Amino acid sequence: MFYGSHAISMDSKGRIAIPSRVRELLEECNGNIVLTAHTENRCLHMYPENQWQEILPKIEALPSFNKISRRAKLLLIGHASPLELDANGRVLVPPTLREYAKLDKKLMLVGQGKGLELWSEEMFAEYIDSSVDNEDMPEGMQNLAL
Amino acid sequence: MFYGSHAISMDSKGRIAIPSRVRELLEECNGNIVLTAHTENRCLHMYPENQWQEILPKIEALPSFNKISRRAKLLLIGHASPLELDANGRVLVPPTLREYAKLDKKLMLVGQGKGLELWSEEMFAEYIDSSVDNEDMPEGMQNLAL
DNA sequence: GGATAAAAGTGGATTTAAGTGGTTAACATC
DNA sequence: GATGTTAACCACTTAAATCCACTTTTATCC
Repeated sequence: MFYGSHAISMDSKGRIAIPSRVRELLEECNGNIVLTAHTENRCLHMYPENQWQEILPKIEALPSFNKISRRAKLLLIGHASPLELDANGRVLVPPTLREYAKLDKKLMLVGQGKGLELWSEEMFAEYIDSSVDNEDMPEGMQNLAL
Repeated sequence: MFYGSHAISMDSKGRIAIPSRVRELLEECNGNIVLTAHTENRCLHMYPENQWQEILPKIEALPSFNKISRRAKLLLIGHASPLELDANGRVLVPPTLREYAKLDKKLMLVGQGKGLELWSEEMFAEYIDSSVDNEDMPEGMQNLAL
C-alpha cells in the first residue's frame, strides 16, 4: 500500500532516485518496477512488477474497436516500461515517458494505493489548483464522508 | 508480448532502425516481419511474420458484403508487406505505406501486445491529445481502478 | 547539543553498442 | 548500351549503460 508524497529530482540523464521509504515497500518485487503513461493526466503510473501483472490482463481485455478503450490501451500498454533499480537505488525514465509527462528537474512521487504516480512538480500544482465541476461524480462518492 | 514505446526516425530512403529491445523480441521470426495499414487510424501494424500468419485467416474469413469488414479486408490484406531486417537491423518501409500513415522523419513505434503500431510522431500526438466524450465507454472500463 | 559515522542522494567519466549516413555494386528498365 | 533506381555493405558518430567517487543529510551516541 503506497501513500504519501515525495518531492524528488531528475538528473540530466533522466534518472530519478527512489526515496528509501518507497524502496522498502518495493522490496516485494526485488526492485522490478513498471512505469507507464497515465490516461487521464500527463503523468506516469509506477507499479511494482507483480502488481502490474495483475492489472495488465484487465487492460488487455478492453475492446480494440472502441475509441476510448483503444486510446487507453495505446497509452497504458504502449508505454509500459519495465525498469530496474541501479546500484544506487535509481531508475532511468525512458525518453518517451519523460516527454509524455513533461518531466523536468523537479518531480513529485505520490503514493496511490496499488502503485504511485509520478508528476512534474509544475503539472501537479496546476492540477491541484484546477477546479472541476461536480456534475459527473460517481455514485459511491456522492455520500462519502471523510 | 510487445509493449513500451520508442521514438525513432526514418532516413531519406525510407528506412527505419528497429530498436534493439524490439529486435530481441522479433528474433522468434528470424527478422521476418509484416507491415500493413491500420483500419482505425492513419498508422501501420507491424507483426512478426509467424504472428501475422495466425491473424491472416481471421481477416480472410470476414464477410465480403458488410461495408465495415470489406473496408478492413481491403486495408489489412491489401497493404500487407513482408519485410526483412537488413544487416544493421533496419527495414525499408514501402512508399505506399509511408504515404498511408503520412510518415515523415520522426516516428513512434508503440508496442501493442501481439504486434506494434508505427505512427508519425505528429499523428500520434494528435491522437493522444484528442478529447473523446466518455459517453460510450465500454462496460469493463467504467469501474476499472488502476 | 555537538560530533562522528553511516546511509542516501548526486554527479561524472569511461566503455561498449546501437543508430545513422554514405558509397559502391548490381540489376532492371528504357 | 547507358542511365537510373534499389539493395547491400561498410565506416563513423552519437547515445546509452555501467561503474565509481564525492557530497550532503540524518541518526545515534557521547
